[in-house]
Amino acid sequence: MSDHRNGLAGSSINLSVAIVPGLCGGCGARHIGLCDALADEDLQFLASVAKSTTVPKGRIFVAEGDEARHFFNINRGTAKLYKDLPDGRRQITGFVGAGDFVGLAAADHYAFTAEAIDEVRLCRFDRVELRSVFTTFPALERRLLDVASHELIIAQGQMLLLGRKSAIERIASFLLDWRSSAETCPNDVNALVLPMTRADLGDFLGLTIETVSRALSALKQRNIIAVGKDHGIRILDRGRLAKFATDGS
Amino acid sequence: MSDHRNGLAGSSINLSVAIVPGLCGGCGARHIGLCDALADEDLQFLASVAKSTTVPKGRIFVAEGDEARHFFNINRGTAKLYKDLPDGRRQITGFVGAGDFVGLAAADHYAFTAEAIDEVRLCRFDRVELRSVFTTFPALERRLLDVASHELIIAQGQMLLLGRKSAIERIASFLLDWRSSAETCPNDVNALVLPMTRADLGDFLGLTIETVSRALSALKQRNIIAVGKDHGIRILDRGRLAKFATDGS
DNA sequence: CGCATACTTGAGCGAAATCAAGGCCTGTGG
DNA sequence: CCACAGGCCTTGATTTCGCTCAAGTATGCG
Repeated sequence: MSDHRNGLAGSSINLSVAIVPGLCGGCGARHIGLCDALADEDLQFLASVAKSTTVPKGRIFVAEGDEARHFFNINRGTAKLYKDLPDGRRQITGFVGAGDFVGLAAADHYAFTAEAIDEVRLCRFDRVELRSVFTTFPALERRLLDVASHELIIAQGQMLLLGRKSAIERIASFLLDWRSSAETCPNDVNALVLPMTRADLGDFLGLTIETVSRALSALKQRNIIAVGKDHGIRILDRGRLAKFATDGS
Repeated sequence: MSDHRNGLAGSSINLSVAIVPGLCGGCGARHIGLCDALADEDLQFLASVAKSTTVPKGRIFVAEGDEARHFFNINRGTAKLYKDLPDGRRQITGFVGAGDFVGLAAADHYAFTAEAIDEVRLCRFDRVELRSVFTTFPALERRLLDVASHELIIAQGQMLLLGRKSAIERIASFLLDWRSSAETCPNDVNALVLPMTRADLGDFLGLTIETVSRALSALKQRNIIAVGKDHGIRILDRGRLAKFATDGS
């Protein structure tokens, strides 16, 4: 794993930009890159078919309904994936960060929209080209199947949250699931950076911004979390937070 | 494994039972079997590593948290997949029928429980064995990745439903999504057979049984659907039902 | 400084949950 | 045969959690 990463030192600049290993090798399931599955030579080849891009904050880089030509691997920053109803209601189906893939949940056309929450650096693959790469590097396909399986597990957990949990349970569950921001403080699992707005949080958890705000305030008042002004949240009592995530108290 | 019991002659018989092609080749995305991806010889080999079983109504054949040793392909009947909270609340993440797979959303341990709604005939694979089969038949892995992608799309749609739709919108959406029962009347897309109870429906749609019942009654009263006593429902006005699925009226 | 955006907090309302009662089957046993 | 029990479902009455509407605060930016 780390061998692969070290091996990148000698290869092209494009590679290190294009194919991000999980920033925290052992820290969380969401930090899944392509590196783990491939040897150095394979990575170099893969990098040659990828195109690295920067997406500014707020920019939509995948639109629901568009022909699904590309497949992405996030390098830096955070994006939100969502589906909209005609009247404006929105459901964010997930947030993706460094190492995550965008485009697995697509048939001929994208079934979701992807929008950058902050500046996003990503790597773009041609889906058809990627398919042909599979035959050369079966390990890559294996990897993607594993990633897809993992995303299905996450999705099922989110269904449980959306279908059956109360507002405070949803907030608590989210805070527990949200990876500690690798960029700022990888070692302190209790320091969270939430790059998204309250509106995004509500659209992800099936709540309104007011309810999100109230639930956070409730947890703050009980000294379970501390809320900073800079999108930062600190978990003060993980045990009680975990209790809120399922019991609701 | 089943090699000894079935032998060569049996394998072709076993095949038709074990590996179900989509019952309606062109009719719906949920009728995805393994056949489409493989040639006859490959299927015969695959059948030799599979074990066909009958699961009685109400029997749990996958338990959340158990070590994920097997992978299933449903042959006949319907099963529900769900997650529970400690206090008894339940979220059904999906119903699976003929041609569907069970076990994609699993890491080392199953992340869900699977229970037969009626008598289920299924085909069981050893996950480790299946992995080794991938190297021999890459098309199979390709197939599973496609299936997983498709399930992710479905899952995201369900998140939108659970997070943002009203009760009547959920019911209407469900009725439109529910495949026409292939076993009874493959040609009449408006005749639905719902093998599950109202409680299951509620657990799938994030509602109580009372709300499910009321929503169905509301649609019945407007002559949009007809509700039979034998788990049968007929869609009378698909256009208005579709309007209810998004607009709520 | 004014204005915009993001967030918080309060008051009242409403959709769905909860509580409660009754109807309709099917199976079982007298 | 009827009587009765237990699912399963429907319908009504009441409650509640989260939504809507509204006001106010904080922050940032031209």
